[in-house]
Amino acid sequence: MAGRKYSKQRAFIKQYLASTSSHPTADTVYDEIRKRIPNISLGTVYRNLNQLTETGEIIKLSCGGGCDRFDGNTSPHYHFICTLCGTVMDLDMDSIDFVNKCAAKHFTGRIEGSQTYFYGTCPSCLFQEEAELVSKTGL
Amino acid sequence: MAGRKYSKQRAFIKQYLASTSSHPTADTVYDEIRKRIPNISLGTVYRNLNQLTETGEIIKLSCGGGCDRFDGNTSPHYHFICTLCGTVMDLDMDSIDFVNKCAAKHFTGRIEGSQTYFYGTCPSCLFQEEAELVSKTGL
DNA sequence: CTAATAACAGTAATCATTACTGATTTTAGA
DNA sequence: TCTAAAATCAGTAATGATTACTGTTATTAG
Repeated sequence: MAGRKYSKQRAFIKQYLASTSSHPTADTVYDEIRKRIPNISLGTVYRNLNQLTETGEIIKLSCGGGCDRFDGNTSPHYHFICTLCGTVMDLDMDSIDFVNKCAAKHFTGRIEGSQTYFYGTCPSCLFQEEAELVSKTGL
Repeated sequence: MAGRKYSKQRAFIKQYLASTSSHPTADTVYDEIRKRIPNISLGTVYRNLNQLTETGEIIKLSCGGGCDRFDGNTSPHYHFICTLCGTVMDLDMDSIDFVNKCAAKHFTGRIEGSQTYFYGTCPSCLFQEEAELVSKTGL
């Protein structure tokens, strides 16, 4: 009845997002899916990414920096964005849902949720930074 | 020496952002400034918004929804976005900076900051919602 | 099996933003 | 104050991400 046709294309996109933790952009998803479905269209990728987002099967990340990213991990978790290389990583941390209560305290509207992005230097860039420091100081 | 020339255009843009709490988009800033400087170019608005952001004189908000918004209030505060009408509002709430420590706990990179956006229904839309409910239930 | 319809590939259009150009302002220093 | 170097400008073209359109194909309820 609820006529939602599940195409091969949508299945592949969902499966790919479930298999990676790299938070790819629409363009990266496109490149990746083309390895399996060479003649898939970029429009199809966008349409399915948006539809999967609407149904809650995947998550869209609008963390600034030009284009959106997508995440197949729908369980509540937080994201870190490296300001040097742009990598998006999952963070292993406890829920900070209670910040919604802080926000609601003096607010006459209704707080339904929040999105927090953390910024800084990722482990890999941090390592590189330290290596360069060592080579400069000569130690 | 530090040759940063402060043009009339930049001054007006900064002043306008300081005078409003409406978190306008680049396009809205453009429309507003044109009332004072009719032949200003949209490119000039973007260039100055970006430069003012770089120097920390204003803040750029990337809260999803297509285009960025700008805020002349540089003191630390939080933002709420109404999922119905899209309005962006300032929230009167205490700092939740300590969430950065939560994030850093099991992370081997360096957390330098975070950005939190709150979502829900704004006071105005909430009021409208309630009014409609009343007219439907007949009370 | 088959008709209704959701989804498709391909392409054109849109929207926000950035880059380029030659002309104009601003400002540091004579 | 005058001047020249450099930042900025207006106007316009280009870019990049995303969405909309079109005629065709694939999926699924009955």
